[in-house]
Amino acid sequence: MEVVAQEENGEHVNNGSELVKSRASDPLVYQLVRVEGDGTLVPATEDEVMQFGHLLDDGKVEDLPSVEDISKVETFLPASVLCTDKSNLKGLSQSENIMKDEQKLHTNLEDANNPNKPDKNPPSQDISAETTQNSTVVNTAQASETEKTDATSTPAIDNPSPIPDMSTVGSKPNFSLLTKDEICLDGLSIRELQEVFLATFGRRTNVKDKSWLKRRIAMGLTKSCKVPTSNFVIKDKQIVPKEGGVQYEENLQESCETESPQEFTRKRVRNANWNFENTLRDGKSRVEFLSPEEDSSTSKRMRKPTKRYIEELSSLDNREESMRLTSLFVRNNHDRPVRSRVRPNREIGSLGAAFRTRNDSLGGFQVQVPFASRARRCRPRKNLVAFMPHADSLLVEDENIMQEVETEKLTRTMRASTHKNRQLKDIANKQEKENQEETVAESDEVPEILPDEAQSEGENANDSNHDECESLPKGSHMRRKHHRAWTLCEVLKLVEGVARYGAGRWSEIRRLSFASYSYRTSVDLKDKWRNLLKASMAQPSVEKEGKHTRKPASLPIPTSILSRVRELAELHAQAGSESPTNKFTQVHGRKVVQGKGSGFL
DNA sequence: TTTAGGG
DNA sequence: CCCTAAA
Repeated sequence: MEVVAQEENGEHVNNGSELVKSRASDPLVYQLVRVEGDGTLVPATEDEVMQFGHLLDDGKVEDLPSVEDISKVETFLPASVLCTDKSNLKGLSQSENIMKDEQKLHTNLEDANNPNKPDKNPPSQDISAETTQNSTVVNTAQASETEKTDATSTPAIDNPSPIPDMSTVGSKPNFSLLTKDEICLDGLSIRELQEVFLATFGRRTNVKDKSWLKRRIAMGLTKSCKVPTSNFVIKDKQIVPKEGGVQYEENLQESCETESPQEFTRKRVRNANWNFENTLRDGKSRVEFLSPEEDSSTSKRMRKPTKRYIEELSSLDNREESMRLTSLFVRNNHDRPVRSRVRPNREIGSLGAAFRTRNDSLGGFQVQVPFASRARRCRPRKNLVAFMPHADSLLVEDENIMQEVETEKLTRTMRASTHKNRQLKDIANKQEKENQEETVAESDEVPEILPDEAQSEGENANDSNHDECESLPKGSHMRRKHHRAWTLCEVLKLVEGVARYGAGRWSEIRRLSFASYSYRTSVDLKDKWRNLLKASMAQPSVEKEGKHTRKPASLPIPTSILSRVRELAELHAQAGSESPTNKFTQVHGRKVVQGKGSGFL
């Protein structure tokens, strides 16, 4: 199951000039449609809505380079349009968005069934009135275009087909219009321009905007994006300036991807409409009736964002978050916000509030958005949780893992000063312990004393899965390995391994004796052995005192094991001191150990 | 990569 | 457990 919008989204957010448009139209997609396995589309759940809404937000919010484009757009669109658009994304709750989108869906459905006024699209006006916040841009733009359209109505009005495809309506193309040597669009009326348009694209349009029509026609005829608005003739598929010289539209001068306001709004409308069509499971696109498909044929199709683009976005995102969150750390003020950048949820979560928000900037406004929504909600969980016995406890972190991976490069850069990083991590660990106390407790970890169960648990645990889970955060160096208390069984295995292969041959022990405990690394074994050693040496004194002021966190290791640890240690020390440099002796000593060990237990 | 050792 | 140096 995949939300259909994701890929489309990429196309929208990519170009700065599309920014506002995507804001207006994307919520429609993302909040409404999800592709099922069989290809059908179903309304997205709120979770998905939130998920993608914030993906969108990320793209938009952090899409700094597009600011100039936005401002460019603002020069064309009424300020109110942009304002409502901005408020759209930050102001509404998701459910509100859904509701209103559904409303629009319905109204558009009606509209689709009533193709008499395709461009008029009255529902959109209604909606733009009643949903002043959501997707107002689309509707407003649409409405403004409609006004022009209505001034001179088109034949399409009488088409009863539920698919208001203008191309099927009206007269046949008059190709003679295009056979002239020199085509001058300037003197033509709207209707004539529409005729030319029909001849050019084989499809009727009811757009009444002369300059738009001229430009589109010119673009179609010349196969070029660089088309002036007026004062030109088309000669031999070339733009030839008329006397006054060519006046290129500002937007077109820079890039073909930058569109005129008309086209801009038009595309937006098309996108919105496309969404509707898909939501309706209408295989046949009705896009055309609002959007000349030449948009895609003559002008560049919006690129999907490159992988790097996405990464940069997420990096930016994370960096911004870190900046905000750094203040939450007492000691971090002058440190680099390594930790907080990657694990915002955790940090905030440990502060104890139930529902958190973070400040976000949207179009220059500071807004508060639910914090959790920025984390991925579904995808990582799907893959990881199923295999993880401690999935619940790891959930929060797993959601961040992807982000961590994405920003691993950045992280490494920041790890330049490891000491500081260490400090940060210590802080983090302390905070994490708070959480882990709960999670470990409710995890299905068998504490200490049930070797059999622990054994089976360990063996059931699939190695690769554990590795997968544990290795991800490892890469980012941000997350501690999930703490797993050593079970008695593990300790026994370790002791036995040391007895068999010798202390220090941790990798071997791990490979041969801990095959079923994949989460124990050789370093873990070494550390545990060290701890066992310590315990075995310290135990006598503790027992002598017999005064246990505190209840031990874990069940005590049976003294028999400890004493054996001690013995093994002595043997190892002997073997080591006998000839530390002689490997053969070591091997020999190991064999001795083995013999002794086997007789012991 | 593995081991040893400090934190 | 983490991290690093050294091998």
